[in-house]
Amino acid sequence: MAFEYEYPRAALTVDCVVFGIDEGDLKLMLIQRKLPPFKGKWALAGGFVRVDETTENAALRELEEETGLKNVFLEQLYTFSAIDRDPRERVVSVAYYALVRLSDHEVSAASDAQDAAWFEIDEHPKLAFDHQGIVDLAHERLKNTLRYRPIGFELLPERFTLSQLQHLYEVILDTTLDKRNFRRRVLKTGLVIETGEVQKDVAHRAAQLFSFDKELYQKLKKEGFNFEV
Amino acid sequence: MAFEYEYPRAALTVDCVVFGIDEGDLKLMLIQRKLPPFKGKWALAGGFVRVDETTENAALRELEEETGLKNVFLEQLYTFSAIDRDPRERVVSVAYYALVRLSDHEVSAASDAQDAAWFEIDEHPKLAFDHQGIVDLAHERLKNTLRYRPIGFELLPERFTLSQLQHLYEVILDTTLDKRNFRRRVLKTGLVIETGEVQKDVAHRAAQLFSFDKELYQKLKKEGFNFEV
DNA sequence: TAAGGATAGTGTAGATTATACACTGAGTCA
DNA sequence: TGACTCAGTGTATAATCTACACTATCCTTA
Repeated sequence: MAFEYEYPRAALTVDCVVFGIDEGDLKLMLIQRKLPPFKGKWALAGGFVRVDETTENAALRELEEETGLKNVFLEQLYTFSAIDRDPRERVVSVAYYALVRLSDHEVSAASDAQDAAWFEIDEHPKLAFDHQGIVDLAHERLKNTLRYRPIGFELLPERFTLSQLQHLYEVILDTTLDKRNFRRRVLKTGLVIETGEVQKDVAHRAAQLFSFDKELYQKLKKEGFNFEV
Repeated sequence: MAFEYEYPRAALTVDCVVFGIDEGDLKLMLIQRKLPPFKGKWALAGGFVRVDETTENAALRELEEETGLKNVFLEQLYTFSAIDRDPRERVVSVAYYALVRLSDHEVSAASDAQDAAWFEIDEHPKLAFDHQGIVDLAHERLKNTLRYRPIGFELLPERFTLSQLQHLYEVILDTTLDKRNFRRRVLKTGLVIETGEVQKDVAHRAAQLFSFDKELYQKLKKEGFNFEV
């Protein structure tokens, strides 16, 4: 069944704000555009949505095509629809954001992108389109989400030290935290478990390695994370 | 400048979940569809986005056309893109939600809608398309937002009693609250101010009427509402 | 006009949680 | 072996949350 008359169609795209953590530093994945407009400029990974895929699938597909990133957990951020946000014609874009461990994700430019690379969150080239606004909103959302949910765990290596976790929080929230209070609160959630192992090859006292209780995480997720870290 | 080749175009719509408060009861605005598909069924107000308007403007326009509601504060909820969510063809929809005072908003069916009316939030007809899912998500979002921000004030008459405000919170959160603790917390925010007036024509002791400090609200809004009510 | 019904309005004690704060321990390296 | 680096730990105070029950005021109606 088709429409009785033709409605206007919008060009629909997706954009992906991918945050990465590298030893506790917050990075941002960008691609260099191979085609006009903004050819050669850095931008968010993304592209057009096909008629036989959801926006989320489009985001996953574009992310893999342009950066090589796979199996990324994407969360929908916002839909941008300013009339002149694309110089070519009217383009509406659904933005997603994601958090990945940098160590798990080597990146490789492909297809539509000349290059793909990680940048420091506060020190990256000027972005094409309205992408800076999208990044800012994603960063805000990330901060707010971190305050209410234990998302930090998804960003660290399988085994991590509590100092690494704290550093992660400090970087994302752009603040400093009290070490004792932080540890107390984190341990109280029960989401981190001692592995009995310690760091190796560090030039100081080796810290204990913890891992993340994924089962408990899933359980708490269902209940809506009614606590803070 | 046009695209070098034709990208697929998606039919893009908006849907509006409008919550209303009537003496502290939470209602939902629905329209009865005049056209197929789902002709005669109840659904969210909404419709197609034109190429010369943002999704937000489309939502405002459709809301006014279909229900007569004007000057509503809409907040973007989520973009739905399941492939078969519309039986006609691929339609992506950007959903918005809003909160209005029922007393301010008489509704009137118009144009695309046969009828428009308020329903109890937990007692409304089966909805067309995937609209029930949209309503559920909006209700969840509403609850979460209420926990972190003083949105309740926008929903009551200019002058309201603290019991009305509490009732509102209880209805939205679907819980009961302790009267003394609630009052203490609300007053501590400084967002409600005594008007010196009291209720009239009530069959019991008249309650004091409060109003809402809009200036302070704007100020706190800029700072990100780092408190709870 | 007195009694009853309805909602308004108020305080406190105890438990829990948040915050501020500084030193010792263990390992590496020169 | 001394210096450096980060790991790891406890407590006291303040702030906040929670649970809880009675009196006050106004209207209604018998």
